[in-house]
Amino acid sequence: MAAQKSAPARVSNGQTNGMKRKRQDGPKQNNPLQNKKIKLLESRKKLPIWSRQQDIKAALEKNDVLVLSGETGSGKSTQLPQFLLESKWCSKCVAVTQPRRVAAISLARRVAEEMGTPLGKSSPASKVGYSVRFDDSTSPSTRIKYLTEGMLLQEMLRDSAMSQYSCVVVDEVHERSVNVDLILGFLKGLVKGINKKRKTPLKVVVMSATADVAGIARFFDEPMPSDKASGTDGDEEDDLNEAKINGDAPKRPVASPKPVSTCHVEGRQYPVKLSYLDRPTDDVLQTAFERIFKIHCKEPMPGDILVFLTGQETIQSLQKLIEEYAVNLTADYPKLLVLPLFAALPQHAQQRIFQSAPPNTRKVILSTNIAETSVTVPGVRFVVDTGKAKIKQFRNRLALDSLLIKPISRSSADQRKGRAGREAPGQCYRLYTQEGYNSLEKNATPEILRCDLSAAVLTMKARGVPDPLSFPFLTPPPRDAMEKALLQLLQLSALAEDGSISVTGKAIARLPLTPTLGRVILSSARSDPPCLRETIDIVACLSVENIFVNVETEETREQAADARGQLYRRSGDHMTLLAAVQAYAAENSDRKAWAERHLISHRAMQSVMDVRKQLRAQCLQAKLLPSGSSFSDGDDEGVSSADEELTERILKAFLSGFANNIARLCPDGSYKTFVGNQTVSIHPSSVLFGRKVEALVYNEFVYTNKAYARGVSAIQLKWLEDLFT
DNA sequence: GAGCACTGC
Repeated sequence: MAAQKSAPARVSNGQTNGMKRKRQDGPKQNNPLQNKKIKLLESRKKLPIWSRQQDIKAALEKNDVLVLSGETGSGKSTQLPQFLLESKWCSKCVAVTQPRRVAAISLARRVAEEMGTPLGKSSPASKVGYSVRFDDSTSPSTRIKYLTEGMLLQEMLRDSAMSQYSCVVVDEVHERSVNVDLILGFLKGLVKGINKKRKTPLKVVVMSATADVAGIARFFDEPMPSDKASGTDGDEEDDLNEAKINGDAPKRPVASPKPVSTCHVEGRQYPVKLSYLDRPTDDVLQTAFERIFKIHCKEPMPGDILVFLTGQETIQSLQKLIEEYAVNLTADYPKLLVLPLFAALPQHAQQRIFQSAPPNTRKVILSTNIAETSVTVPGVRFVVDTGKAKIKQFRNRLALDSLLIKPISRSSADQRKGRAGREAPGQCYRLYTQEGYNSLEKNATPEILRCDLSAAVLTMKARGVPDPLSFPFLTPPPRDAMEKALLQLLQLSALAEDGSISVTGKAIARLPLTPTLGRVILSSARSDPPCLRETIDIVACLSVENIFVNVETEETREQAADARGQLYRRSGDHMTLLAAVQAYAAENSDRKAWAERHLISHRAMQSVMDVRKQLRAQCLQAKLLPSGSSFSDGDDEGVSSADEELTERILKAFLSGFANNIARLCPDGSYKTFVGNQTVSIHPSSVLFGRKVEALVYNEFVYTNKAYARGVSAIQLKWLEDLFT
């Protein structure tokens, strides 16, 4: 397995192995696409899912919904969509959703090869395409379309009946992203006939590695929450397993058809030996350190070690420990190469995990959760699992995100273990006890129970769900969290007093932003005079990863301060980001070199420019600019940095979305939030760090070691009077 | 004095 360099994002989780049958369409023996297809067919036939082809087709002939569980290596993501194309009911397109962009792109590439068709928009004859943000590669002849969950939700804004699809395949459901939960709820409504616009039934396949198949099947089987009150449908959960397709033909009463089939496909994994600690450790880093050297000194080469840790800080301190000790290893042992892996690491450093180590060297990859799902590290035969991860949890009473170290779930632990058996039999060392494992939660808390629901609720409203409180959730969020989100949308004027979506709300829902940032965009267009262009630049920065690269040493810190000094603005982070975007955009010769000189992430800046372009196009389309005006590429140097009036206009636009994110300076020198009167500190990454100003607006309120405001600017209290009158 | 992982016509 190798790195996919195609996508603008991180690394790949590409599926390999896979192939397909089928006659050749043409007699051309020298067609390279056809030759490749024939070659790939042999490996496809060896996939565990291959032999289940007829079962799967039969299940969907009979029922509208199939829930399929299949572990790593079963071939489900590549093969199942191809199986469906041959079914009579499948006259239109098959959509396959993925949580990540790289996965959508690499799966589409693979399946196009297997089918012997060109990829996406490269040819009008292409049968396989993909659609991810900033990159739509489909053609009118596309029959299988891999797309991110977010893209499918966006498509549903225009066409809630999903009339271009015969089937929607929802993959990786066990990851339980918010988007997947929303998609499942909408699909349930469609399957239950809520949307009458469809002429033919929509087929739905839900695929998952580990998730509770019976639970998801039951979800589709149960009546809609709104039907429950009226009792229009019976509840016959107990009969569910009758519809299993790997046994006898499903018996089902004619009067109340069971719409759900289930199916399990084995994975293809090498065995992984497990070991636990006898007693819990109180110093997990020390224990990991010892384990790594035991493996290294005892186990034969080859075989790299993958260690799961919680964050950048622990990764770097363990790296230091290992490197210091490894110097003393005698020449009898292979060398050790320590490679950190976390999302904030620059791309070139991440790519090092894909390069083979020098001769007689063992790689030790120290990774966050990124290696659990998003990145497949090749060559790993040993996994060391600390059993912990950092989890973000939204506390809606305080409107505060906490990022805390928590025990992982059993399914996460099993996923981590599986990383040792991708290429050969392996071994997994859990740095906790067997009892510890047994006491873990079975599954991780779904994101929908841990996040700010305002975006999800707005999405529902914009797609015609009148009452989000009765939306069919796989796991319904607490009522007070839903109500808080409704209130927040009301404050943003995204909802009218009666709870219906407003014109403003509809406009916000179309923007690829959180509702608060969307509201800011609209306000900036309406301010007098408008400051939309500048606000887009700032919002684009706030919606991507940090553009300023982290500096670790005293030296680089000073270097960073020097390099970035000319970009810093006294008013705070918002205007500083604007200065950075404008300076970057005005740089016409070598933007990459400019970014490096200023210790700014070029990758992040490229995303900013993509988002900016997208937002500009959408604002033009939504006619947010006065008629006759437009954006042009040459207008980036326009803003004078000392323009206090402009600063005020921009920050007031931000206050319209962030009225709850204000803190004021107290006599004791601390900042307290307006809402909730919580003590909050300016995050050390802010240009306002260490400064005292009368009041602040902040982009994010995050609890890590203490409560921090991130993305901070100084405001005047008197601005608030204008704002709320 | 500090940054789990993703995503958006």
